[in-house]
Amino acid sequence: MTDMTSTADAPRSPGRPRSIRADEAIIEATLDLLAEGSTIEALSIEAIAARAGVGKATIYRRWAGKDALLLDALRRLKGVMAQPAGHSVRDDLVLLVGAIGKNVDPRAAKIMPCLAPAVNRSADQFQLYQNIISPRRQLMREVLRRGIDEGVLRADIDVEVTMALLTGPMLIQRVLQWNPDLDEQSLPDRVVDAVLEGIRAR
Amino acid sequence: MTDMTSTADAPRSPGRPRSIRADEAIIEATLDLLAEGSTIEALSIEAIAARAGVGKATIYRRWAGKDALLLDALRRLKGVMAQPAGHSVRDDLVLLVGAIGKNVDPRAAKIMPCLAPAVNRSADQFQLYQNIISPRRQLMREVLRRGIDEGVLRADIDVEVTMALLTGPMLIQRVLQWNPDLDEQSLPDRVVDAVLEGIRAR
DNA sequence: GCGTTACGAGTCTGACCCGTATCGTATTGC
DNA sequence: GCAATACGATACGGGTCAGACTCGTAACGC
Repeated sequence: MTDMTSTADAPRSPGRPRSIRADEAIIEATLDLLAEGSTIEALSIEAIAARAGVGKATIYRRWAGKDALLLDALRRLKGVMAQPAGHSVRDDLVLLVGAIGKNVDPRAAKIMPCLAPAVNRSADQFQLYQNIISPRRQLMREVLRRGIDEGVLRADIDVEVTMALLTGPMLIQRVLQWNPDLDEQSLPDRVVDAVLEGIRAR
Repeated sequence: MTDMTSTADAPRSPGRPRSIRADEAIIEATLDLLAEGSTIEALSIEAIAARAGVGKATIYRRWAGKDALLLDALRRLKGVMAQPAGHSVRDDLVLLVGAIGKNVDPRAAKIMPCLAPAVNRSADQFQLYQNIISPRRQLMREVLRRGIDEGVLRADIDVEVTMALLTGPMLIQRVLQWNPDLDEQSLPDRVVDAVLEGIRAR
């Protein structure tokens, strides 16, 4: 990956140290512009510099280019994962499903759709994407395993497919607005219950 | 919407008629470039013209701009819908789920992720997107209703959520490669069966 | 104070692109 | 043959941007 802002790993500095405020302002400006509707490639270093109140050189001094900057900015965005309480398997699943595409940072929801093209075109960005979501998948996997151990879920279920079943509907709704008539707020509950019960007559 | 190629609706032509081959070449070049990895906004009229072996004026004579051209090109892409056989509800669902994101045109799979950002930023493109997928949703809805009528599916299921349950996993896998370890080929069967059975112990 | 490095702001070159216009040529109806 | 419209190619002015560079200034260790 690219080097982070060298502010951190500087052992000693002969001259003026780099401004932490500039680092922050650049990252924030990047995320703001993305959240306001700019697409990734419409985003220009010049616009970021102007928004951050920073010279272009200050950006190039820290990052090799737009891609490296974006990588760091998106890393900042991912926020913390939801933590299941561990009481009820159903409630934990509802919590995890509800957290999909809903980061601590409200800008995340606006930015996520922009990443879809990038994920399929750059191996780096695909890796970044997987690094973000794979721990979340793991979290859901553990809840499902717990459910099996506790006997709440059947032992013969396909755990990996079940995770896709829980995640997919929420993701396509939040990212793609797949079905405009589907109420997003109640969706986690409804998805979890539907997956739990199945639809076959019995 | 924008006017289609005026080749069709010309009642009589005083001069030389427009070349149908040029129409075709322009559309094909557009889809090719998108499928090769160009994002929507990185796509330039100049590149399309060069690829199509056509002058820029020939494009501007037909479309007002990139957006209008894209609208027509994507309309061409959507292809025909899968047609369920009507024998077994399960098999019909597997067919419909397997058809998600898998158009007749092999370029479709590459192009689809590019549309995610556009869908959320332009009302026009959102409408185009909905125009393409809503008849497919309707098709799935009818299969589910048929299953209820036939008594294969329970009468109290949430049809809209069930559609999201069937579509979501396939879509995030095909468009986002959500879980690299998930086998895409067997996914339709596994998703449909998981949705049919549910996961709760009983 | 001095060397060093960072700062914001700005300049400059070279791409690339848009959308229009203008070439000479080709294809139609009359 | 002739007007009309199309064609591919190319040139144009206007615009944005990347990156490297230059200012005068500011913040650090020594």
